[in-house]
Amino acid sequence: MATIRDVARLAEVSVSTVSLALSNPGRVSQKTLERIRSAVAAVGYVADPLAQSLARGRSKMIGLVVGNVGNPFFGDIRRELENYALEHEHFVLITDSSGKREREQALVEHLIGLKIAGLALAPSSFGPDYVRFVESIKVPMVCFDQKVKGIERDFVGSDNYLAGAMLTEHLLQLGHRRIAFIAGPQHMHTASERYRGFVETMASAGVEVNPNYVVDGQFTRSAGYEAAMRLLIQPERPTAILGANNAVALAALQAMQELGFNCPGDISLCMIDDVQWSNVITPRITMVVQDTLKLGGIIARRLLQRITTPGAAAEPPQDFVLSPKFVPGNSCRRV
Amino acid sequence: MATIRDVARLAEVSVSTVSLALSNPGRVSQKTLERIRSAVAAVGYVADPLAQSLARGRSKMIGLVVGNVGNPFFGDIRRELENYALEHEHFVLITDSSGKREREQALVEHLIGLKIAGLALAPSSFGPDYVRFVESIKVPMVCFDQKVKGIERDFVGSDNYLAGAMLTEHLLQLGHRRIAFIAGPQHMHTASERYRGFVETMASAGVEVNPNYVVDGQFTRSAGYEAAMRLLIQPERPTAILGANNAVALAALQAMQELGFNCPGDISLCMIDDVQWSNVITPRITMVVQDTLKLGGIIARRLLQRITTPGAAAEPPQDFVLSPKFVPGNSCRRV
DNA sequence: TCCGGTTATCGAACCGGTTCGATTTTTATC
DNA sequence: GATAAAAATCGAACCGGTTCGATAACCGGA
Repeated sequence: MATIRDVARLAEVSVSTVSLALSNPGRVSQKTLERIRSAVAAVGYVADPLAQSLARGRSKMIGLVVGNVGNPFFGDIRRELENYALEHEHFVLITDSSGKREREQALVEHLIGLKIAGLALAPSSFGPDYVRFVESIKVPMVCFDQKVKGIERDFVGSDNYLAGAMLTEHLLQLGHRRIAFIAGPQHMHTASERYRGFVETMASAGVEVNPNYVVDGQFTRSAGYEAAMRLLIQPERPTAILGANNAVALAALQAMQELGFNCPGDISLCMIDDVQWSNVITPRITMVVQDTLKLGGIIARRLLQRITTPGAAAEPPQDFVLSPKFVPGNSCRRV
Repeated sequence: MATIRDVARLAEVSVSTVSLALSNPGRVSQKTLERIRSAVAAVGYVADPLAQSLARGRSKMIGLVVGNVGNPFFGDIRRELENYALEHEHFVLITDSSGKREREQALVEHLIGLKIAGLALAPSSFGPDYVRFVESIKVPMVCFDQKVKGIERDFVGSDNYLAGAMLTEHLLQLGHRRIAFIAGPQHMHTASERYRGFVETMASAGVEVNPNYVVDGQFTRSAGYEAAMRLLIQPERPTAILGANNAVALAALQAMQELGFNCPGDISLCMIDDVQWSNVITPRITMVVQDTLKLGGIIARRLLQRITTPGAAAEPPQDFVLSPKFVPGNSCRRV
């Protein structure tokens, strides 16, 4: 592999001139620039990114830390970020924390050791320790999905209150009163906001929430399954179930199928967030989805702005909150 | 951030001794080792991975290049590789080529520039140029999923012939004769092997394959949808459809639903490879699945072996082929 | 006590770039 | 043609480690 010294030797200039010419042509005379350029071509020189990062103290890489790369929600965001970064000569390193705080922190520290230019983080935890950790990150960064109280950073996400409220309103409009809610972990902002959307919409419609109809599904498939079962074995069953995310809602569908309930005949179901292949799932689930492409675009643009625009790094953090979209299915019937 | 010189100063030894002590304790006397260790702790020294990689000419990172990180098939492999790598103090960088050859090559070259210790690659292409490219990679590597003719590297994958044959045999046993096959791109080894499994099993059962029943679904959802439609509008419809992968099969299910066909009442359906949430899809699709966890484990072990065991890098390439597993559903009926 | 052979430590060169102050060359002005 | 200012180029130090040949300290045996 050719080094910058090979280029310098061939072009008969000093190493520093080559470096200057490559990073800042225009500060070099026309003819030396040409000599250097042809020398670069002749030896097939490509700068070593490692050496560059070491010397500059920062690389051209962007870290993306998510809880589950398999989640299509993150997939769209990844794609947008990658494409946008590539246009700006940056390279995205994807890492997966599996939703574990320890792993996440290790990954972030590793990425910082790699002197990444920026970080897109989907927070996986909360609390003072966690906030302290995130606040200690000095690299340009954008948080997304999960808004964490106390973290003063750019945030990009959806209006989760609205998401919960929209589906609740939809069910109320269809005449449902016995509406159950499979909640997520309440310490998570997305979960508590969705729940708040449910509760407040019920309240303003003057419908009481039966405490037995609110169960904790932890946003996971297994907990959601158990929670759904608890709902389905009650003597006075709900007429509709609102899943706070895709995993708990589909787990509820599974539970319903296994117990022989018909959806929407016996029980209506709706959920927040899409899944792949939702259009071949019977019934088509009524849902509220996030505009992941747009979210990804905002994350990408904001992060690159902080990285590349001088002075932008000092700008105060900003929240970008998008409205989710209602996608009707045929899993909710009028009662 | 503390550097190795800070440690050396505090421990009153030379920089080289510190480096030696850290990478090879045992070659350093007990008392200096202790002095160095406490100095490390005192200043909170952590070696800069970038500088280390530059000096050593190789890093502790492993590159994983796949066509679609959202595919659960890759998800399991990623997880296994990550866990295993972590145990061996390596760090996995995930990248997504979106199945594009150009992108894949750029990613690989970038990773090599980062001086990765090893590479796990799911090839996205084929042909002489591509083989030349892959063969030019000098980093320890393991290919998986797609076996490419001409590439002399370790390969880990499933017996795709068997996968196709198993499902074909299943349909034959149920009495089907008019069996349709939605194929993948025939230049891909997985696709052609699955097809071969279908054709040869049909032949040895003495059942003729109707050419109109073999359509090209490109392994994609959109092409699979079109292909399925072509099957469904024929006057003499097949009684069963075998999808060469999950995308084309589910696209076929969608097409059937949209045209009002009942599965398995009107047409039976089965597929190769699972998807997330397949258990809430009605009907439960009969399928043959790969043991992704095991595949991931083999990939991880083999790659780490080549990386860490001296001499292992020179071992001749080896193929690891696992048998897929039959998972019965209720999407195939007896005729 | 002297010698040969280990074992421990050190210094210097190196990995491949960047950066900045100093020096040289060019250009403009008088 | 001399001179100041501007532009181009260079040299050396640096980023933070590793590596290897050389030197120094230590050991047991003659």
